[in-house]
Amino acid sequence: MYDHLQIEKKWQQKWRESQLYRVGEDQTKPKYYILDMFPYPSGVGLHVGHPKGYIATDILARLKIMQGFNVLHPMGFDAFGLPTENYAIKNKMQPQGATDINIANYKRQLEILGFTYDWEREIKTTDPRYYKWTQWAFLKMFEAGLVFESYEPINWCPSCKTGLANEDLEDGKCERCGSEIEQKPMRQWVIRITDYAERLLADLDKLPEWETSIKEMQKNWIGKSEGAEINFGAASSELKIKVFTTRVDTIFGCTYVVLAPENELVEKLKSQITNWSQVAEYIAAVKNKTNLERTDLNKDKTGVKLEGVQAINPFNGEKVAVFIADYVLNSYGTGAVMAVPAHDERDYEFAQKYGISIKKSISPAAAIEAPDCYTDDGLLLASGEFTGLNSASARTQMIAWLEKNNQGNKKVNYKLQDWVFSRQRYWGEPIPIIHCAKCGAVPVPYEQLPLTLPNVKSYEPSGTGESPLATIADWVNTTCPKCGGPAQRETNTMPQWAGSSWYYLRYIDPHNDKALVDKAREKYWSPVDFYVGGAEHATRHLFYARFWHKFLFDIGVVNYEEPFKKLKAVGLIIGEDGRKMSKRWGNVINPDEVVAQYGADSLRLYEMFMSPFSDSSAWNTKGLIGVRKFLDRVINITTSTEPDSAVVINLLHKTIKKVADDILDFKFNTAVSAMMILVNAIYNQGGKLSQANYPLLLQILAPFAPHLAEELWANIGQPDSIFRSSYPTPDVNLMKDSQITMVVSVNGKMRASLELPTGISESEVLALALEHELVKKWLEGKEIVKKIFVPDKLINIVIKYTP
RNA sequence: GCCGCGAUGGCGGAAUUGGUAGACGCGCUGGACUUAAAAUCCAGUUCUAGCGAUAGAGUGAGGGUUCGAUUCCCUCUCGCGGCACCA
Repeated sequence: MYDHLQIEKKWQQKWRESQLYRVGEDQTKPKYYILDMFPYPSGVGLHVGHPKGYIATDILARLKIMQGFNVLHPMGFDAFGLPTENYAIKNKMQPQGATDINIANYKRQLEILGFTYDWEREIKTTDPRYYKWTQWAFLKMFEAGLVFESYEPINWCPSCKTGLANEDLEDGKCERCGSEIEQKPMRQWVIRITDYAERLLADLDKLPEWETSIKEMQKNWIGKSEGAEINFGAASSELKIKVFTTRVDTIFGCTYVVLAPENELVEKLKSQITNWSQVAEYIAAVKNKTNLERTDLNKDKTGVKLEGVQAINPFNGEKVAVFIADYVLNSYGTGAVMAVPAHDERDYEFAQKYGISIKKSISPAAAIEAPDCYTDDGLLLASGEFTGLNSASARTQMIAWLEKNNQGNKKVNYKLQDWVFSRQRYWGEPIPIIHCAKCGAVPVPYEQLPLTLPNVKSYEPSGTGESPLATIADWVNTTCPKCGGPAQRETNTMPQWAGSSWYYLRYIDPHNDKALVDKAREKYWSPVDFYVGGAEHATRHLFYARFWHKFLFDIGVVNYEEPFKKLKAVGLIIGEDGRKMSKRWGNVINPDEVVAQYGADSLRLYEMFMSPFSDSSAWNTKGLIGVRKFLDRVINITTSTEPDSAVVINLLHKTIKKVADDILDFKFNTAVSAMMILVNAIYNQGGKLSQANYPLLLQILAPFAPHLAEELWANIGQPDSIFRSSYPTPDVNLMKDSQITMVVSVNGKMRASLELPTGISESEVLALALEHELVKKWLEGKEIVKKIFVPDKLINIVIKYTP
C-alpha cells in the first residue's frame, strides 16, 4: 500500500512549478497535436465517464513527449449554450457567473487526474477575445455570400422557447428538453453549408485514419443522390411540374404525379382545381401536424387528387393524374415526384389505396418471377425507343434525351440542408450584423469586433421568440456603419456549435489579437494528428468543424483542407447497474471520490484496462481494486545487484515494444495486461529486478501511472522528471525467443506439443513427432497422406480417414 | 426499412497474412502466514466423464470452403449506434 494522496499531490505541484507541460514553439522538433473534444462545463461536474478519453490522450501525449516530440495537448471549455443559460435562470445567477464557477470546478477535477495540459493555452468560447474570431469568421462568410436570412418556418420548441435546427432534434422532439416541437415561421440566419456538400463528401476519402462508421454517418448525412429533374407539362396550362427522380428508367411506368402540399405550384394551379375546398382542407390538416406525425412510417399514406389537373409525361405525351400527399417533402428535390407504383414501394402503397393503375416498365434481368412491385434495376419494358435497355444505360440515354429536347436535365440532390445559424437566446455569440432601413443587413465593421454581449436584467426567453437582447434598447439602437442613419442590431445569437467549429486552431496561437491564428504556426502544428471524442458528434460538431475549416482554407487562413488527420471514438462508461450514469438512477460514480480512495493512477489505469477503448462498458469498482493491487505490486519490487532471469529480460523488451505499439493503436487494455504479465514474471523471480532494468519498468509505466512512476523514479536518485527521459528502445536481440512451442496435430486436432529450439527443420520435427507417445497412438495403422509444416509454429499430420 | 458495428467461461475481456481458444483482471475454491480476521503470497478455476493420465464437447444458430475456422464465404437470430416516406 502507498499513500496515493500524498504522492499525487506532491508531483502535481512539482510539475506545475517546473512548468513540465509548457508547450514550446521549437519548430525544428517534430510536432504531434493531440486533441480531446473540449467539455461543456455543466453544473453537475464530471463523472468517471468523461475523463476516459482525456486519460487516453494523456497517455499518448506522455509517450510522445518521451519519444522526443513537441506535443500539443491542450484543454478548454465550450461554455456558451442553452444548458448554462437554463441553469443560470433556475439558480438565479448570471450565465457568466455560472460558467466561471462550473469551469473552475471542471479544472479542479481535471487537475487531480494529473493531465499534461498547458493551461497557458486554455480556450473558453465565451471569452470575448475568443469569440471575436468566431464573429470574424461569420462576417467573412457573410462577405463570401454564404450567409442569408430566411423566413422559412423553423422548428420551435415551446418549452425552451427557441428555434432549433434539424440537427438539434431527436425523433421530432427537442434534443435538450424532449418537448414536441412545432413549426413556427421565424427570421433566421442560415449558412449555405450545402455549397460545400460535394467537397465534404469527396474529402472523406482523404481521411483513411478516421473510423469508417463515422465516415459512413457523414456520408448518410450528406445523402447525395444522382438523378434527373424532369419537366412534366400541365394539361391546359403553361405551367411545368418539375419532378426529381433517380429512376428515369422507370418513367414509362409513371401513372401519376405527386406534389408536396406546400409546393407553390398548388396555389398557382388553384383556378383549374375543381375540388379546391377539399384540397385546401388537406393542406390545412398537414400544416397542423407535427413532423413526428408526418414522418411516422407506420401511418397510412394520405393524399388528395387535384381534380381538373393533369400532368403530361414528356417521354410519351401521356396524361396522368396529379395528387398532393404529405409523403412528398417540399424541402427535398423539387417538392414533386413522378410516381411509378410498379417499381417504388411508397408509390405502390399509395396507388393501391387510391385505385390508381399500375403499369410495369421494368422486368428483372434474371429469370425470376417479378413481384407486383419490383424496385431493383432490370430491363426496360414497353418503354418506346428505350425498350430492352438495361436500367443503368437507359438512365444515361434518357437523361441525354431530356437535355436534347429541353425537357429536363441531370441533377444531383443532397439530403443535407443549410445550417440554421441563429438562436433566440442570450447566452451565445452576438451575431455582428446591423439592420438598416436604407442599407439592409450591414456587417459590423471588423475593427469593432468583438461585439460583446451586453449585461441584461433578465435572461428569461421573451416568449415571443425574440432574444432577451431585444429588450435592451440602448444596445439594440445604433447607427448604420454604412450610411450613418439610425439602425438596429441583430438580436439573435449564434448556436453552440459556432465556437466549437474552430477552437482547435486557437490552441495553436491562443493570445493572438491580430489574427484568428498565425499562419506559420498553423502550418507547423496543423492538422490535429489525433482527435478523440464521442461518436455522438459524428454528424454535428465534426461536420460543422470540417465545413468551417474548409471555408477558412478557401479564404487563406489555414494551410490544410482537413482539420483532423486521425479520429477515434471513445466508448461510454455506463453505471454498475448497466444503465447510463445519471442522477436519476443514482448510479453516478464521481471521480473525486475514486481519486481520494484509490488514487488518480488507479483510476487512469482502470479506465484503460476495463475494455477496448471505443467500446462502452460498465463500471466495476472491484476491477478498479484489481489495478490498484497491480500498482502495489510494482511498488514492492525491489532493485537488486543480481542479473535478471532470461525470461524476465526477454519479456521486458517485448513489453517495451508492445506497450508503445499498443498506445499508438489505442489498445490500452492489452498494454496494461502486458505490464501485468511482466510484473507477474518479476514476482516469479522473487520480486527483485536488476538496477539496470528497473528504470525501464518505470518508464513504460509512466504514461499510465505518472505520479507513481515519477515517485519511484525519484526514489532511485534520478534528478530530473521521468518525462524528460527518453522512452526506452527495445533490444531486438533480447526480444528473440530461443525456444518455441511446436504444436503437433493430427488431422488439424492438437495432440501434443514440443519445446524446441527456434529454426528447427521440418524433418527434425517430424521425426520427434512420430516418436511422441501421444502422437503415435493416433497414427497406428493409418496411412499418412500429407504433412503441413509451419516453421516455429506447428506440424499437422494428415492421415487417411478409415472408419 | 436502410447503413455501420457486434455476439467468446460466473463477469470484463484476450487471440489476424486461418495454426495450442479463454491471455490479463474480477469473482470463486484451496493452501501458507495470523490467536483470529483483513491485507499479502502461492496454487487451482470453460463444460462433461474420470482419482488420474486422458478422452469428448465448445467462440449466438445452421450450412460451406480448408489439412486446420473465434478468424474467410452464405443464410438466419439477437443486441448496439446512426439515418429514416430523400423520390
